[in-house]
Amino acid sequence: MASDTLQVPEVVVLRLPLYVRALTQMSQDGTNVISSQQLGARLQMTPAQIRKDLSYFGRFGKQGRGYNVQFLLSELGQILGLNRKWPACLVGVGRLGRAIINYPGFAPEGFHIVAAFDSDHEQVGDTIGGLKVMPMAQLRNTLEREDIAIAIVAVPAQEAQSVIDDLVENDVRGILNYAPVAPQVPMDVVLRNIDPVLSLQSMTYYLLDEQQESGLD
Amino acid sequence: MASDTLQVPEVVVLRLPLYVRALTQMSQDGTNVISSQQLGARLQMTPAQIRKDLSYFGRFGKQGRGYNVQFLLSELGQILGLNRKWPACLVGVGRLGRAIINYPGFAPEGFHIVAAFDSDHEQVGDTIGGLKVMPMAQLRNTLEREDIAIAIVAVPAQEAQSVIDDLVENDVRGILNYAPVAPQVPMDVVLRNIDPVLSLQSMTYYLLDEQQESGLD
DNA sequence: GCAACACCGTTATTTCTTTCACAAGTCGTT
DNA sequence: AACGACTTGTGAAAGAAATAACGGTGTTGC
Repeated sequence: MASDTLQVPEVVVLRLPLYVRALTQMSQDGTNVISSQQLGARLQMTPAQIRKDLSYFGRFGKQGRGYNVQFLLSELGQILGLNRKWPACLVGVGRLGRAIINYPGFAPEGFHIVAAFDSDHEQVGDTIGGLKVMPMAQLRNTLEREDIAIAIVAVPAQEAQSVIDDLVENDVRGILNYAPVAPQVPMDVVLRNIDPVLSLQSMTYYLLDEQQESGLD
Repeated sequence: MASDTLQVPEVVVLRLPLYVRALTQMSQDGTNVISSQQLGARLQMTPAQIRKDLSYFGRFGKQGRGYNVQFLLSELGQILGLNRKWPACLVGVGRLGRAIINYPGFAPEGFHIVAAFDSDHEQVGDTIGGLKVMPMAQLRNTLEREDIAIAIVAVPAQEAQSVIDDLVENDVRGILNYAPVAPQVPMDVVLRNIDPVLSLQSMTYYLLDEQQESGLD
């Protein structure tokens, strides 16, 4: 049952954090029990999908009643590994990197940026948000010493792939990439891209419609 | 053929900007022609998928030869509406909002932040990145005057939904939401969420595996 | 100019996701 | 203790998406 892990569809894993967030809020609102129906209404999805998703991991509900919010939260936290701290490093301390270091949303969720690197020697030695910026050469030592599995990449597009290669070389296992590129990584490295421009560029497709209707062709 | 628009699967639309980006780079590298094979290799997808995706919009390639990079770029730009300027407004000028205003990646792609709002009266009147921060009350006037269809939301989680309701009320048609919530919007409003924490939380699921194998239970 | 090859566009097939539908279990009420 | 109102977990059905397969067309080298 624990080794079923790899056959859970990725779409399902991507939705779990959504459940966690909604449940967390319900928990804070004092809700003790919730049905797939209610949760679905909150997240705009069908109750069936929620039940199916959860069923990949076990049986967490009670027929006729629903899910105990606390219990489900703790189970999902277990499944996703949210019940522990995840030290992470940041590469690239330009404008974006600095904003990321100072972003207060990571730490409460267990993601702590404990080291910062930059390939630009101008930046090395600076202290940002309490972190001393280190040269890339110190990557290996630091990752090992601090037990860092996650790297956040905030370097210019041209440098991203080589920085990521470097990280992979040094056994980073997950990468959150802010650079506007689609980097290549080995299959055993988990890559997540944050790319607002891509989001906007697909958004505009839908914004066009109505305008064209009233003017073109 | 122009009214087929609505039956293009959303996944396909989401991939088009990826193609645009890869093609742009190839164009800069001096490549004139590219096959679905090559493009697929570059983006880690099958050639078939690329051809299929493009076929929703027309016939852009040449048998035996491939796609003319310039031509395909311009066609995709047309389809996505990237060949025009998209004025946008920002709501929320806290740390995150300020970082967004100063992010240099939007403008080159045609997304210009031309107005900034904040509900906190402390912030109103400040000038950030050349923009004077306005109160929410000026939303309606400004959106109309500047012909703004896109809003970027960078307010605290608790305020996000009400700010977004406000924006929708004022006929914003696309929203790029940075707040860590899953807001509800009417079907005719396009919503894109940027949420690095969710990305990390789904990432950790895959990072757990190997560690558990060598130690737990 | 012809043979050998390359590649697109599209139809067919397979795989992946979502939704449906229902047996089985829970709870509160009478 | 029995009924009715709910809700889960799941196998089966439907729907969507990705991949494979291939006819047809253009290209290249000789």
